[in-house]
Amino acid sequence: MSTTKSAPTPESLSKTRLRLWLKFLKTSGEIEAELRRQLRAEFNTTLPRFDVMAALARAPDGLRMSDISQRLRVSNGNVTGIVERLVEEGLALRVAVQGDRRATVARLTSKGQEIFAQQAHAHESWINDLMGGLSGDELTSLSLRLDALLHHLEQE
Amino acid sequence: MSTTKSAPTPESLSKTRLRLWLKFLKTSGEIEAELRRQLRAEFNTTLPRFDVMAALARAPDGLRMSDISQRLRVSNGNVTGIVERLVEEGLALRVAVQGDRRATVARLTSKGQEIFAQQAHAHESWINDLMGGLSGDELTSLSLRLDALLHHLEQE
DNA sequence: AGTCAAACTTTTAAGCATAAAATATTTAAG
DNA sequence: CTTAAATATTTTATGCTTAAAAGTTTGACT
Repeated sequence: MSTTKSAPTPESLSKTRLRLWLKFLKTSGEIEAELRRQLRAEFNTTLPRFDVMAALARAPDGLRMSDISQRLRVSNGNVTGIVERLVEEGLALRVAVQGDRRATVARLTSKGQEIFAQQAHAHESWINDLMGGLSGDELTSLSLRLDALLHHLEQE
Repeated sequence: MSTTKSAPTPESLSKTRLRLWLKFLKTSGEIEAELRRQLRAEFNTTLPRFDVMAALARAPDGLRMSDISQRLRVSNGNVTGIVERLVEEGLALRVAVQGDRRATVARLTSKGQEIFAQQAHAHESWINDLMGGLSGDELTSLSLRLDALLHHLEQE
């Protein structure tokens, strides 16, 4: 008798994909939840605020509100509120744009820069711990699978 | 000269893990966003409502509010609102619990059962499409990496 | 019975998220 | 030069999310 496996049926493949998606979601959800907990516990901040600060940290001259929303892929109105809170906390400023009075640029304050540097360092360290279950080769393997998924998602 | 690679430094491994996490997050985010779009477009509903209905569909006699929040790992107050909207839409009912007037059980109506069956079928099909970038072997490979991550996350 | 802690749920306050409407400004067309 | 369209942002309405407070009800122990 041959050792060749019969091909999986489309039905079982579909169920396998469903189970895998649920596992995928569980994994990303747990890592993300832990990052949120740490940001709250160590810096009394949130993931959305961290994400906006990360975008601003890469742009020393600041970003327009619409640039932030494009980079983070969130709505314009959403960014308004998050930047508002960063400004209240003294981490960011709004600056008028010369020559276009419709636009506003948000920039980190020097306090914002300092605090973000600490957060970014801690963030990398937390992720290093959380993803510590994978060796270098396993990281590569996982990365390739994600590339395949992302590539397929772009095909639409 | 030997072809042996030198071991990656801890620093580069940390950066690799960070990049991988960002890719991981991008992948799950894009899949989830597409599922939300489809639920809205095809059934005018949301992922939280779908998740609650999925929990109720597995429990023909209904679930207590606290059971739902435990299974979905969301807060109690959160479930209150979601069930409220399901009831308004005629998809679920609240039933008093005999012998404990503190508790309430939520159950799907027959309309809720019918609609959920359609949604669940479509949901599996969307995921089958979205994850179509992976073959059977790749699914297995990805699953193993997720197991390693989840196992490591539990070690804390 | 009376009291008090535990259990179950809802309410409240704050933040994040979207889509759609409203506001203000700029640019282009006539 | 005026008007219309396009652009940039904020506001509004709605929903999801949490933690913490508040409201009942239950159960156990005097």
